[in-house]
Amino acid sequence: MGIIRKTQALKSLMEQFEKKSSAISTIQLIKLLDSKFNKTTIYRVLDKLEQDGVLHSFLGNNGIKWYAKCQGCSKSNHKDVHPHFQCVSCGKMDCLHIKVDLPVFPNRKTLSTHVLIKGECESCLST
Amino acid sequence: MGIIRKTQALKSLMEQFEKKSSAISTIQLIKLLDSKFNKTTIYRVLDKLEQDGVLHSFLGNNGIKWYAKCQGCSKSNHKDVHPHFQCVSCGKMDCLHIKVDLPVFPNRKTLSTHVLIKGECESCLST
DNA sequence: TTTGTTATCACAACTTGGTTGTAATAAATA
DNA sequence: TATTTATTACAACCAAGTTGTGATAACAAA
Repeated sequence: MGIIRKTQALKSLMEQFEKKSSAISTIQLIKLLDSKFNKTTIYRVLDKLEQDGVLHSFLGNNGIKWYAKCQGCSKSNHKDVHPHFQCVSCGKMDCLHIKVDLPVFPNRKTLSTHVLIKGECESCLST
Repeated sequence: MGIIRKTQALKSLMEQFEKKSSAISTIQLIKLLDSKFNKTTIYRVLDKLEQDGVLHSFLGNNGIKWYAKCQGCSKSNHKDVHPHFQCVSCGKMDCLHIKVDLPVFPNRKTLSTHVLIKGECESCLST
C-alpha cells in the first residue's frame, strides 16, 4: 500500500539512509534503532519504502536482506537494477552503478539478474 | 575434515545428485530424505562434500542454500565458479557453464562474484 | 569373525532472520 | 478538538540452519 503517514519510524529510517550512502542491512538497522522501534515496525516500514520506489532491497551472501536508496525509481517502475559490491574486510556494501552484460541464452528467457561481488574496497585496500 | 567413511547418508545424498543433473536445495533434500536421515546429518554431509570439492553451494534468491555437483574441483582448489539460473515457473535451478565478464574496478579488488539469473527455462517456455 | 576405535548419526535444544495477529497509539483530517 | 484509521508495540510464531552429546555403525586390526 505504500507510505501514507510521515511517522517517527519512517523519519528515523530515512535519516539512516541520508547519513550513509552505502547499503544498510536489516540487522544493522534493527540494532541501530533497537531502543526506539520494534523490529516488526522496521521490517514493515522498509517494505513500504521499497514498494514506493524509495529503497531497493537485495540479499547479501549469507542470505540477509540489505536496503539502499533507489536512483530514479518510482512506485510503478522499479528499474534501478545493478550489481552490489561487499568488502570482505570492513563489510561495507555498495551499489555499483554499471550495467552487467550477460549473454542471451538461446533457449531461456531472462527476467532478472542478481550480481553480488565480493572483494576489498578502496579504503581497505589503501591501509 | 572431509569425507572419511562411506555411510548410508552419504550414498543416499550422492544418489540424489546422480539422479538429478540440476542443483538441489537443502530443504528439498531434507524433505526427500526426511524418513531416512535427520536434517542435521544432511547439513553436515553436504558440508563435507563441499569441502572435498564434490559439491558446490550457493544461495537462491530467498536466501536458501543450493548444492550442485562440481566439475573439475578438488579439495584444495575450488575453482568452478559460474552463474546459476532459476526458472520462475518450475523452480528448477541450473548451473550455467559460462564465464561472466565484469569490468575491473579501478579502486577495488574483486575476489569472487555471485550471479543468479531468474527467468524461464527451456521446457517451461515451450508449454 | 570378532573386537576396538572413532567418525558419524539421531535427537533435542537452540539461534537467527523474518512474519503474523491484534489491541493500543498517534498521524492526518474534519 | 474530536474522529478516523494507518501505524506501532508486543507477543507469539515460523523456517532455515547450528550446536552439543550420548548412541551407533564404519572400518581396521587382531
